[in-house]
Amino acid sequence: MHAHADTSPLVLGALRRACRFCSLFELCWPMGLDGSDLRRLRSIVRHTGVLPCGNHLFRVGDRFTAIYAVHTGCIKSYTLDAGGHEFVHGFHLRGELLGFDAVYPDQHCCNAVILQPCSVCVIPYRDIARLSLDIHSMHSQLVRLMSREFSKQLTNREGAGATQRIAAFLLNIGPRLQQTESSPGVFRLPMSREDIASYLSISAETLSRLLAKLHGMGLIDVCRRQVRLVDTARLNLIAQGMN
Amino acid sequence: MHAHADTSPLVLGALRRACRFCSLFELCWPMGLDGSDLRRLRSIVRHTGVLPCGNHLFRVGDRFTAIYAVHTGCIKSYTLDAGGHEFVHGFHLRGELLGFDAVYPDQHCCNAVILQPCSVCVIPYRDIARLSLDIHSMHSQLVRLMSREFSKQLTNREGAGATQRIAAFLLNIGPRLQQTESSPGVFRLPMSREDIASYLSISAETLSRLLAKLHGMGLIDVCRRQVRLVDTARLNLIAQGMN
DNA sequence: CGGATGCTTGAAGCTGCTCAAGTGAAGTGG
DNA sequence: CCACTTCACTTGAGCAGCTTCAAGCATCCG
Repeated sequence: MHAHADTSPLVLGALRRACRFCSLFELCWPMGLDGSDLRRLRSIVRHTGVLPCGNHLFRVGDRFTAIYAVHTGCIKSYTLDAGGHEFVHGFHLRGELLGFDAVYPDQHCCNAVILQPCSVCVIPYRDIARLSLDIHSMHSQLVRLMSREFSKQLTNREGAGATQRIAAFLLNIGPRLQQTESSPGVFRLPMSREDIASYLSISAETLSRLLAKLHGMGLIDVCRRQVRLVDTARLNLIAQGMN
Repeated sequence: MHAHADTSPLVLGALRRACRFCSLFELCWPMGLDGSDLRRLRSIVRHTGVLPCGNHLFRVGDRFTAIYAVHTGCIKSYTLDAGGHEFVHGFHLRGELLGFDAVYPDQHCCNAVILQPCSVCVIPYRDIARLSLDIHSMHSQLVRLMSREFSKQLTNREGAGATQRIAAFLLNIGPRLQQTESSPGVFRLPMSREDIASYLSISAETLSRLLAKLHGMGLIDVCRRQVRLVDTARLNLIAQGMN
């Protein structure tokens, strides 16, 4: 679980590989860290083992201690309203960050539950804040990453119609889920219809119907959670409201 | 327009007063700046004169150069979709910040137009980034302010029904607009129905109708842009979906 | 095999939208 | 100072999209 103090070139190379597909790669690597700085960064990051579905990474009210980077699996962030109704904020996949919601109030304002067996990198915030005092470029990089995470959230929710939002969702999550390069546009959704519907602020029934409609139009293939994007060009037009 | 190099106690006192009702106050004052640091901060902030309605503070694509703090007046941030339809992101009032949208892509991704004659403080980002390298507490404060701005955006858009969102909007913007302490719950909206409707993702007609409904229920008084919150308790219930 | 869960499909109803007309307030020019 | 225009807002009627309730299927798991 804990990173070793080992700093041989071989191990540094292994870390580099491990971070390649990770958002943190942008934080820790390309800004010209030398061996010494990299060692310091490495000493604060912790890798978890595989966490099973249903576990929570954090819950509303938990003290803010760390930023998380998803290494494998899928995490859903959500809140419950006064009536106990679930409201899905987003899905976090391989290479994506979460936990920034807690920076301001110093405690988490959403829950994070594991949808698919998951391993994550844990970056204690105190440590990274301290480190970024020394390594100036890491500071600005941290700010930029935060900003990017939030702007992602904002680009959502825009579109008017339900069909439009569904198309945008599929186009957005497709590439993020794609594991194999061989068959483009084919992926398996890690979340339920209920979750997707909540995320898009529509009912699960409407989602089901409109997926069927998109299939009928020859734009996608859907069987349960298995999806194939057939006509991404037309799907893009719909996602942009051109229909 | 430019701040003077004057650093007499009298002028420092004046600055303190000027920033008292400003979000930047949190950034620049309470973290224990001494006279020297305060002078440095002051040297980078610029105060504009009064800017007339219809002027843009920045537009989509403008290079990211500064964070803005509204001193007086009202600024609307919005984007235009592919069809030229306006989409209002938010309203920025006295003491509130804007411009953080541009941190990540290094260029603004929304427009900011003045709705009511406006004076703003301009904080060049390069300068504040440089300054926060020396003054550590300013760094973390900057991150926290950014985080708070973004989390504000997220708490919006939640509620399901239109009435619910309108109630939440009124309760949110009321205190922010309130100028006089004498008559609580009374304020004058600086933006058109069209703007509010776009912000809440409903039509202007529906907004008009539901404001009339809330008036009929004895919860608010509305005449054009003049608003009075009559029963904030019940309004709160509606805003939370309890109806 | 039987139950549970998740997904699909159908029918009826409601919310909010669009189109359209009407009203009131503020500004313009004679 | 008053008719005229203009703009912002209101109000009405009909319609479309989405939701809700309810039943039917398929898939997974014991």
